[in-house]
Amino acid sequence: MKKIIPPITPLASLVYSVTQQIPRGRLSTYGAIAQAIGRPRAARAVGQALNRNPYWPVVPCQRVVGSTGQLTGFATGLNKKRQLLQQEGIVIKNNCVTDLARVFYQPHL
DNA sequence: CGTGTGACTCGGT
DNA sequence: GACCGAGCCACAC
Repeated sequence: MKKIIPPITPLASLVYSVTQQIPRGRLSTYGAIAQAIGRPRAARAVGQALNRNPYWPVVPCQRVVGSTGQLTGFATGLNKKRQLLQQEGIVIKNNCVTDLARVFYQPHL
């Protein structure tokens, strides 16, 4: 059986690298990651990279949320994402992180 | 090479 | 806080 090998782009590689460093119980935002890889305006590209993320759960993409704390995306189900975050002690309400103080990088503050 | 799309963000109303 | 529009980046076709 053939294994699908998603094309890993240089940008995606950087995204994984940064996302991978997010400690347990911490969060980050797409914009923050974009900034961390040197593309502060590439938040969308970051999202695409995570969407194609082949290294899971090596890359804790569940710890990446929107700048407003909104849980977005997650191909395997947003429901799963919420569960994983709660499992790390993060309080979530209505698909939104209520504790943005746990954000690793906080660009909006 | 132009167009469309997406797990985004910001500013104005 | 919500809605809308525009800017921005990378990728697939």
